[in-house]
Amino acid sequence: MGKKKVEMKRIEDKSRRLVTFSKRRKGLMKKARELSVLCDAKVALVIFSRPGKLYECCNGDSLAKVLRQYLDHLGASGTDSKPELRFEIADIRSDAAFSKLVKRRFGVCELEHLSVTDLTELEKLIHTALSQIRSAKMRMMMEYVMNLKKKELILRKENELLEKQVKL
Amino acid sequence: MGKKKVEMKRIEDKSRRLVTFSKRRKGLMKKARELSVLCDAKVALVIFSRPGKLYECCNGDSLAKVLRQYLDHLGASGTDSKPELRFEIADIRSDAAFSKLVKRRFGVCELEHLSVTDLTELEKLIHTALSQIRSAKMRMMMEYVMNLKKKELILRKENELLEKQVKL
DNA sequence: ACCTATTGATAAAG
DNA sequence: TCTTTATCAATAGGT
Repeated sequence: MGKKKVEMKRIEDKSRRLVTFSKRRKGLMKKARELSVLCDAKVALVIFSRPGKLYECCNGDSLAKVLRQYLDHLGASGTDSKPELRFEIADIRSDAAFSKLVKRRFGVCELEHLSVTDLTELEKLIHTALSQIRSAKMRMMMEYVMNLKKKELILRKENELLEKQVKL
Repeated sequence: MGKKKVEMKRIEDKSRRLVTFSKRRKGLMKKARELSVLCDAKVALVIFSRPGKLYECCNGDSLAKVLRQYLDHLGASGTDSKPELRFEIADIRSDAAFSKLVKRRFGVCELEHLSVTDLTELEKLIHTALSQIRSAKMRMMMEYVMNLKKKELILRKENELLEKQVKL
C-alpha cells in the first residue's frame, strides 16, 4: 500500500527507513491492540530498532505476565510436570494486601505516620519477606531445571535403547 | 476493511471470533516480519488465545535472544527498590573483596570513616551492581531453561522416529 | 506533521 | 480452512 509497491528488503535510505519504522511500528501496535480486543487474546510485542532502542507494548495483560506465561508454557508443553515457575517477585508496591499488612502490624494506614523505629522494623520485615521470596524462586527454578535434566536423561536412555533395537 | 466496518470490541460470536483471530494473527505476523525486514529491527511477538494456546513469532533474531535483550534493558534501567540495601551492606561489611573496593573508591579502610554522603553513594553503587547481577542471573537461567526445553523437544522427536522404525 | 493516491488487509459468504 | 469479493485501512511518497 502507499503510492508505490515497496520491495520487501531493507530500506537503505536512512531517513526513509526511519519514517517507515515509525509509521509501521505504530500500525503494528494498533493491530496488536485490535487483535487483543476483538478476539480476547493477550498480545505481547517487543521491538528493538537497530540502534538498540526498545519499543514494547502489551495488550490483555502486563508484558511481564505474558512473558511469564510464555515460559510457563515452555515448561508445560512436556507430558507430566506442572509449570511451577514464577519469575517475578509479587508487585508489592501498589498492593492493597501490603497496606493491610502495615495496618495489622502497626495500626496505621499511612506510612507517613510511622516512627523511624517502626519504619526500621518494617524495613526488616520486608527484607526478610523479599529474601524468602527470592530463595523460593531460586529453589523452584532449580527444581524445574533438575526435572528438565532428569527428563533429558530418560529420553537419552530411551533413545539409546531404541537405536539398539533398530540395529537388530 | 472487509465488507463491513467492525466495532472495536470483543466479538461475541465464537465462530466469527475464531475466524477473525486466525486471519488477524497471520496478518499481524506478516506485518511484524515486514517491519523487521524493511527497517532492520528485531520484532518478537507472543500471543495467547483465551483458551491458552500459544502463538509466537520472532523476526531478526531468535525469540530467546530478543527476550534476553529485553531483560538486559530492564536490568540497565534499574528496577529494584531500596529497602533491603542496608542489610545487604551489613552482610557485606566483613568481606575482604568489598573492603578493597571501598578503599579503591574512597581511599579509606573502615566503613565507619565514611561520611553519610559517601555511604549514600556507596549504597547507590551497590544497588546498581546488585540489580545488574540479578538480571544477569535471571537472563542466564532463562536461556538455560529455553535450551533445555529445545533439547527435550529434539529428543522427543528423535524418539518418535525411532519408535516408528522399531515397529516396522 | 499532514495529505492523498494506491496497495493491502480482511469481513462476510460460499 | 481456502477462495472470492466488496470495502476500508494502512501507508509510500511528497509537501
